[in-house]
Amino acid sequence: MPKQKVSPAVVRRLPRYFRHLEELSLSGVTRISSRLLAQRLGLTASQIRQDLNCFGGFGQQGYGYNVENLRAEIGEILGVSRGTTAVLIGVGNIGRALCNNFDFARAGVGLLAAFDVNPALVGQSLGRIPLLHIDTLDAFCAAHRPAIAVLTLPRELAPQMAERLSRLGVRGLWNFTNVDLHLHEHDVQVEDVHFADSLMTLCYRARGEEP
Amino acid sequence: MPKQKVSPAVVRRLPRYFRHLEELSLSGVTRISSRLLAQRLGLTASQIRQDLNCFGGFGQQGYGYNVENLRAEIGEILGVSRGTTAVLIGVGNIGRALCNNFDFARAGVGLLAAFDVNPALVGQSLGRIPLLHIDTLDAFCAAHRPAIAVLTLPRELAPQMAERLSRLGVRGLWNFTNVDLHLHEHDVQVEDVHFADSLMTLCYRARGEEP
DNA sequence: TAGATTGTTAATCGATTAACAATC
DNA sequence: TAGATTGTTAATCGATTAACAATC
Repeated sequence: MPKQKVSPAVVRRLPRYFRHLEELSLSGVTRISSRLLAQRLGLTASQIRQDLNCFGGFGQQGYGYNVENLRAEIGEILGVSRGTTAVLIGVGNIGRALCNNFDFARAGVGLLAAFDVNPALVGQSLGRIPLLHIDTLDAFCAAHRPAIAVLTLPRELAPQMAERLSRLGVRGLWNFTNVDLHLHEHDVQVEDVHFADSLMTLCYRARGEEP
Repeated sequence: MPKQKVSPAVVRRLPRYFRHLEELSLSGVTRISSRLLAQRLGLTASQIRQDLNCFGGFGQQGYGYNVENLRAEIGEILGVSRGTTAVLIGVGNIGRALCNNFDFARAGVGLLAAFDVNPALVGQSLGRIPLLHIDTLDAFCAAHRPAIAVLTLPRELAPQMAERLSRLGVRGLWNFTNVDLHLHEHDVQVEDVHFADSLMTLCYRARGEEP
């Protein structure tokens, strides 16, 4: 669908566009200009027009953009209604918290199952998500072909698990372990959620110029 | 301490440098060249030298960098041993999960207390972290002057709470609510952890060029 | 038509990479 | 000394901003 190569910087802004357009749509706004949208997001109007034109001319001169239409277009681009499937590996604290509390569906993702090594956990309830033993992962992936794997297992197990998942056909890894994964050989995308890194970055910036 | 203005891109890489140098140091490596470190992090040697020289010449020609020394320097820059203080606002699922499971100390942050509106929660145990009523927030901040606030409250309450915390002297907001905070007037840094945005970004990238 | 606002090209800015003299 | 590797300057690349003709 993209007219041209879409830069990483643009991709990272797409969910924010989507979110704000959802809000606008819900509050009954039917039309918006790049100038007003920019104001809302803290960007420039120029940048927004530039970004959107990676995918096509969604606006109309003299009018602006139709909010609901633009929301739907960006939703399409992000694939939120495409039903991307996922599995979760490692039902420790963070894994359990995600299963129970994070609304995967809102991001357009269906979490099919969670896996763990601990047989004691298996069968336990995690909201509506079945909890399976890790030994059944290969068969499960062969049958259901999940696109995404959520990595919430202990960090020392992450690299080999990433390898394994990649061989099982997973296309993206949502990485909550505090390691940098390098899947050079494989065509797998990695998205890191590094809490500690994020917090350290904030501390540095918040400290500012003071002694 | 920085010789020059440090770009956001560099700041974002600092925790990764720190983490890898910790690992190297633990595995007994005493010395490393920019070339080898680059290989490890998936960066270029040039970039690493460029980054480090924002802060000073930590290396030595013909030798490279002393791992333990460099680790300590970057730790100093990030302020990990500085004892940054924090409060957490909103003890829902994610707030509780952070209190119980996230190791703030590893990022050099001391979590002083958690706050909630629900009086039923107050007094409940959250690991070692006291759980206080939100009405006591102003007095607490006046007394302890936390540098950072962790925002894990419902999204609709986030903007006004951000304002309030800013007036109470907080310098950084670690924002887990799915709203974009704009504190234009205030000199407050915001670091967003937007799970849904992160996952959508991954889905887009993982989909690649396929239909 | 006149006013508004896009789509798009050109200019600027910032970040990364390459090159190399300095030096351990 | 010879080899290695930094610190730093210059060149390249990418992303943002500005400008404006096209057009609704």
